[in-house]
Amino acid sequence: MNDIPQHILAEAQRQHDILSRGTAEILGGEKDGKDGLFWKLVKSLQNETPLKVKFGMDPTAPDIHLGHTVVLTLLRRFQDLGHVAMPLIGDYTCRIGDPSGRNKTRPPLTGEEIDANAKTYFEQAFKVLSKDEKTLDLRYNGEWLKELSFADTIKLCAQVTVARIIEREDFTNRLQNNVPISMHELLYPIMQGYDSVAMECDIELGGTDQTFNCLMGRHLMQVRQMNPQIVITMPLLEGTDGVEKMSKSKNNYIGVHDEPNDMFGKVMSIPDNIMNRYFELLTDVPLDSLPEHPMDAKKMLGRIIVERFHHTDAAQEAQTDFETRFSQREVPQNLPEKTITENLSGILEVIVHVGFAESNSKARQLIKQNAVKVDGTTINDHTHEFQSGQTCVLQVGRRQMMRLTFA
RNA sequence: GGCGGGAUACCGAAGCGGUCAAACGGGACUGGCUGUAAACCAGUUGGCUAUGCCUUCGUAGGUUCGAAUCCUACUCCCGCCA
Repeated sequence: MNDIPQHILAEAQRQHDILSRGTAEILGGEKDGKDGLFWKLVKSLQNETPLKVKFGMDPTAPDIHLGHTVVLTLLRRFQDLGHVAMPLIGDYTCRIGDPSGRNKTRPPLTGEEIDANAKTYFEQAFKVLSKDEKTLDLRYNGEWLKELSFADTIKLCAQVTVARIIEREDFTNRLQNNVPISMHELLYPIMQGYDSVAMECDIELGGTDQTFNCLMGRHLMQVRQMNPQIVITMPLLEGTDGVEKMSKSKNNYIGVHDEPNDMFGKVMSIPDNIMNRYFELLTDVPLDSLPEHPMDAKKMLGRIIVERFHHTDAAQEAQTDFETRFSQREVPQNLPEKTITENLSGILEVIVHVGFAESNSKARQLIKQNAVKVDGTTINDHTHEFQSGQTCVLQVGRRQMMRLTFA
């Protein structure tokens, strides 16, 4: 450590501070009381060569949510410091079906599905990542995996022991619970590890659920006497319920596709106690500079997130909409408008027609529950009729509002 | 290949001949309260031209005055043994 110039150590430490924000674990390469990331940065500065940072993405589910963007956010931080982001599309691996579904074997996807998924995935991922060519090197693992012969594959397998593979928590559980594991699933971590060999990357990023797979890459690099990658894992983000991990099936997610108002509202609905985590993992705002009042902080968080996935104006509009709608309980500007040309006048049919309820029965229930208002007046009568030529604001609950004109 | 267990509404799970549109929990929705689409409290949660009527308990038949509940066949899941 003594023969390294002071300014390099200082710069490495500065970058390290930025990059280690919110990380779960930094694995491998620890030395002299400093972690592997620090030493990778020192090496990079000494050689004046940017670090190559791998992040594997599976185009199995095309729609990504904020949970997925946690790692992307870290990757972006690397880009902002001049390092090279190497997003890797597992086009080859997901043709095979991977085991990360915890207990179920995933069905393999067709070529077209993968291409379509990858495309939408990119559109969404690049709302976080920079497209600057100097800091981006996008790869597909079919590039090298399809070149492997069966003999190559066998040799590769010889470099990993069975004990090592099945120590992975997921496999252990499945063995214990008599859930079937197919041979090909055992190869999955090896393939993913081989990606790191082929890409010669310095660092691999992943969620904590990917720790095992990422470390396999490090192992295979070590076997080949390569300079092995270090692994940085990010925690899995809690969903809007504040308890479970964010996931589509739990319906506690904020999708990067969500409309501005929706996105802002969902952010406002997260419990206060996980707000700091959102700031830490999704933004670069220093945690000691947050507004004191939790509501102000949450609004700030909402703006930052809406801004990232939409634009600045949308963020402000979403906030204003939220404030009129929920804080002041008033009807906001910019309501969606609709003209009813069909021959409808009964309130039940109209509510169903505009999509505020699934059936007349549901609409009837909503009226009974005082959820329906016309021009701010609660409607208690389910036989209420609209007049033709009438224009009015129809509210169902606090979220669904529309300006209607009857032809 | 042999032997057992199971399939119930959005999900999990009771029910095992009538009082079942189907307990209970979760979720979702609505209302109250609130800085909040948080928490908490209360209500709703198959459909309809609605104090009644129609459809639903894996699929198709059958027994019965009457079936989610009994019988038969089929489909699919799961466990144990080989």
